[in-house]
Amino acid sequence: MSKSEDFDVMAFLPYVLNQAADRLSLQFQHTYKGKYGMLRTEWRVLFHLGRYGAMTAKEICDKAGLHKTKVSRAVAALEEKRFLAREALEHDRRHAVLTLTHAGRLAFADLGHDAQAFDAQIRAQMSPEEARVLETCMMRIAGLSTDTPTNRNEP
Amino acid sequence: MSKSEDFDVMAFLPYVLNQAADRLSLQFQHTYKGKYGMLRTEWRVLFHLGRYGAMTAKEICDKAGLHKTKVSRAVAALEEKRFLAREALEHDRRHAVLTLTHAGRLAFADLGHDAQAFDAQIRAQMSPEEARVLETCMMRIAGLSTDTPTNRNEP
DNA sequence: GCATATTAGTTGAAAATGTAACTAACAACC
DNA sequence: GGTTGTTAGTTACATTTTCAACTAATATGC
Repeated sequence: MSKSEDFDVMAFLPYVLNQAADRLSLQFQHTYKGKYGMLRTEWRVLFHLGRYGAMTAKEICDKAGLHKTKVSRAVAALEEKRFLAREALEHDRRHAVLTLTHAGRLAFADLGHDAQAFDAQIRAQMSPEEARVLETCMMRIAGLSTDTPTNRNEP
Repeated sequence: MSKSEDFDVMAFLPYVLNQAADRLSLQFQHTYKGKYGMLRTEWRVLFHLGRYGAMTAKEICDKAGLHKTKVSRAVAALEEKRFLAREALEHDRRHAVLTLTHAGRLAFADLGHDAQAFDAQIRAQMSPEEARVLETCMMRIAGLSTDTPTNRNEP
């Protein structure tokens, strides 16, 4: 009854989580890829800049949990698309503060709107209680803090 | 208060789900990569064959939600490692039934054991109720059936 | 029986990712 | 003030993934 073989993939949390996450990513990818030809990392970087305001690449790495090479390439691509601009800091020229251009802010507003709609659509498939459990568990597993930061970075 | 900018990444389900899934995948990757030099897809294929018995590549694609090229390459790699053997079907030689070798079954038993331990460790971070909610929601989002198939494929 | 369509699976090139080594700017120590 | 260490970010290369075209076997319609 409880041999090793009885362990089911479907009950293996990393597996089901990945399946679910993959599916959602793939679905929403259509939006940012279709509309702006963006890659997933580009979309994430855009989102962070749009949502939390201007910051350096390093800060995005830490906040978004992305590797610096990924961010570096995404920033280069977004700059190419004229969605952001870099500005070297006076006192420390290793850092470059990244700011969204007007076009970047428009894209963020547009995609942010879509993201919200997409999120709502997923949440519609579950009870508020389920959504709450999901959020706290995911945050816990992902190792993210649970507090909801509001305009922490925009003075 | 409810401008578009107030939408937080942390509350964006696809985002937190991906963060959580990525983290778990990365952690468990150490096990199968370290022990057997396997890739994620190889581990999944091994798991499906070990858990559900012999089947064709196509069946693995459908069941695991993987693309055929990925499976094709994983199967080739596992064959190279002598973890599985192919056998063309008599009546339709397009299909090849994949069966784990003895070494393959050993690897599956070993990794299956580790997977179970890993799963238990994650579940220890949440209540049984939370785990239940997580499972049903993930299955729903992933579009998997919720019934628990037991030895469906092994007569 | 023969042309055409389907299906299982493979292969090759292009895109993306991960790893590691690198550059440039600053800090700190002496 | 020069050597050493650290940090932000980039680049180069290897590995993986994706996409599209391909082969081989079978099924279908005439």
